[in-house]
Amino acid sequence: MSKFDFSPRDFPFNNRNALLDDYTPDELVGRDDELEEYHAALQPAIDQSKPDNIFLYGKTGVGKTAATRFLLDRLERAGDEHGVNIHTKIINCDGIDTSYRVAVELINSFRESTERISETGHPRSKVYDMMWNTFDELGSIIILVLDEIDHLQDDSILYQLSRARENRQLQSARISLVGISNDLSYREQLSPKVRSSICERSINFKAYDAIELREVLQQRKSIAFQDDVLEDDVIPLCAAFGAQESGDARKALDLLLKAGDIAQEDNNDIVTAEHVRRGRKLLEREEVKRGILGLNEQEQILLYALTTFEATDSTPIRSRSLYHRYEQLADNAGREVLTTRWMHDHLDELEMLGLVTIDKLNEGSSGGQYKTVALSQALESVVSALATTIQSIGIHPSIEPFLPE
DNA sequence: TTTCCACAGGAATAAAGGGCGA
DNA sequence: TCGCCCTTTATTCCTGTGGAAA
Repeated sequence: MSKFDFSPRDFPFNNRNALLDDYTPDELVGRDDELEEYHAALQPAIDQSKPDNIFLYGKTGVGKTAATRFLLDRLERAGDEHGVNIHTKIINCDGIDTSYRVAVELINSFRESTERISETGHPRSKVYDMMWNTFDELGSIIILVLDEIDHLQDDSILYQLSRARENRQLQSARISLVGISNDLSYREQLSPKVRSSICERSINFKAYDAIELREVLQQRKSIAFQDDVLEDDVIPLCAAFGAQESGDARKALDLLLKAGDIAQEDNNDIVTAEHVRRGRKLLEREEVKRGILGLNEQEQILLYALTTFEATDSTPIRSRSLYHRYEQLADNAGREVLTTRWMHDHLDELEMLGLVTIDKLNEGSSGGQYKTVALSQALESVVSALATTIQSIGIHPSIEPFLPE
């Protein structure tokens, strides 16, 4: 048998899927208060009445989406049992971030594949009309969940959906909106008319503490792993790392999964704390790499310009100097040189991805206000992830010692 | 207290690309 | 085919910012 043939591996997992993002367990651990409040808010649906619009908020990985999937699944099943027609739809606004796109996505998600419409080309008013018709054809209680609602660039769709009955757009369907956000200040950014509609009920999901994270991990461990394959300190260690990441259960579960994967690749009988530590480093590196590979070429050149300063210990560097280096690199590579305005916007994006740190300084009348930028990830990791870009635009002398062998 | 500096960043606009329907 | 209506991305213009210096 060749080493490249595939055969099922029976260690250490029982059901690896139980640690993946889209898995919904039979019980949600450590979220009793939130579930109780959320359940009460959705209850009117089963009584054939429209639930209030709900706004869920809390940090990443605290169970907002999991709780939503968990309760909507039960609500739909209860609807089937009691003969109540309830439709639900979850849309992630990361990627579907305009009112227009959300409307198109809603239309297409409730239509047969042959009746779907294209993503561009229609007047907005026509898209809304199609959406109301689609909802009225369903003629029931429709619960629409907009996950990562803070990614929406405009709130037109929120206003339209929350006021659809009042504005006589809908005859038979009744819509409840559930907005989910990690951004605690998002509500304040909404226009007052939208805020009052969409935040009829707000539910705060608090961060998991280390004890709650242990319970979550224990529950998934019993499904995902075979008996007695985890060393005693694996779960506490994953929970401690998850608690450090502001109580993020997703991170803790990813770490447990990674530790299991490493043990499997190493053909070890037991998953150990060492596997967890190695997994953590790998996950961090993968996250940096994913972030960088998701950038376009211009952003990668900008980031590369910053690494050339980092390589000579010249950071934090003023944005003006960074722009000059970017200009030089892009020009040498025969690429279009974009403006400083573009750079400012995209530096913010790099900061959001955790790749750079930006500080604002002010030297008053002798120097004015300006930004300084520094790399916030290990230089070698960033250079390694930028390898293709570096190859295509040429190596700057300052980073040569940091190129991977 | 006022002025000054050097951007930072919001708003409006342009350009390019793509689908629809007459 | 062409005009319309969207999208995304970048540019231009211009006001705002806030600490140091006068």
